[in-house]
Amino acid sequence: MTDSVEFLFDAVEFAKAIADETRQKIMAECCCNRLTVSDITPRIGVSQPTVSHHLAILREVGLVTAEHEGRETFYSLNQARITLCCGRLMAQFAPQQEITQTVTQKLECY
Amino acid sequence: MTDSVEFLFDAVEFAKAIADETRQKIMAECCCNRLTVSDITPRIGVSQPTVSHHLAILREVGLVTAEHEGRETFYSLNQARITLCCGRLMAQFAPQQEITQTVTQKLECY
DNA sequence: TTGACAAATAGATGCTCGTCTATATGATCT
DNA sequence: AGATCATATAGACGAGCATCTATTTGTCAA
Repeated sequence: MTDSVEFLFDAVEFAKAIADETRQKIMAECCCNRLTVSDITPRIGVSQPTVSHHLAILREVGLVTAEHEGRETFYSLNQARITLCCGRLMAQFAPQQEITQTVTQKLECY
Repeated sequence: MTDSVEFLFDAVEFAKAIADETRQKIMAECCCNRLTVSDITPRIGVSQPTVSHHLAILREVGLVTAEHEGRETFYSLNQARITLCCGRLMAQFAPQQEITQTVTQKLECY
């Protein structure tokens, strides 16, 4: 039940989306968590509009999902999408690599 | 014989390095190829200094290797490094995903 | 319905970065 | 040594972007 089908994969688009420290902090917070903008803002150290702005960017490329509930919106990291993008990236730029040993572990959330 | 040990992994640094269309074009050209700046320049459609500039960025994060031979320098994509970075990225942001099915194939170079 | 809260949007600002031309550095050949 | 070729560096310029404050839109409670 991944919604990754809605999004085409573009390696440049994906890389740009994650190529920002603030966005990666937000991604880390939303990993295995379901958080509102108000939850995220104090943890990141930027203003509320800035958090909204970054969440919009992440949402546009499918890296986070948004669920509206009343006046709150819960954001979560789309791990399936990340796995897919990283897999494509490897297939594109590391076609001769044996990668099984690198990524076989299934880690638990910290 | 990967030189990935020389480089620490920083997810933001890695993402920024590949977050540019020109750099990804260069990476694609250097994938399974050993090319000079002069080889790459006409294929990419930017000036020679621009190619040198982007190769320097890719070299700094270990994504390409440079081998000097006389007055030429041959660049190659470091596939092992890419595999490692993508694996770390997944471990960091997709810890709950089973990823074996996504990346088990070993593709041949096109 | 009014007030309070949550999130998004608008607009401005400053910095980063990709690109170029011009030049420097380094190597090979005659 | 001088000429030529390959690459790197310097400096300038313009576009994109991350951030902020101010405001708007939308939702709930009293």
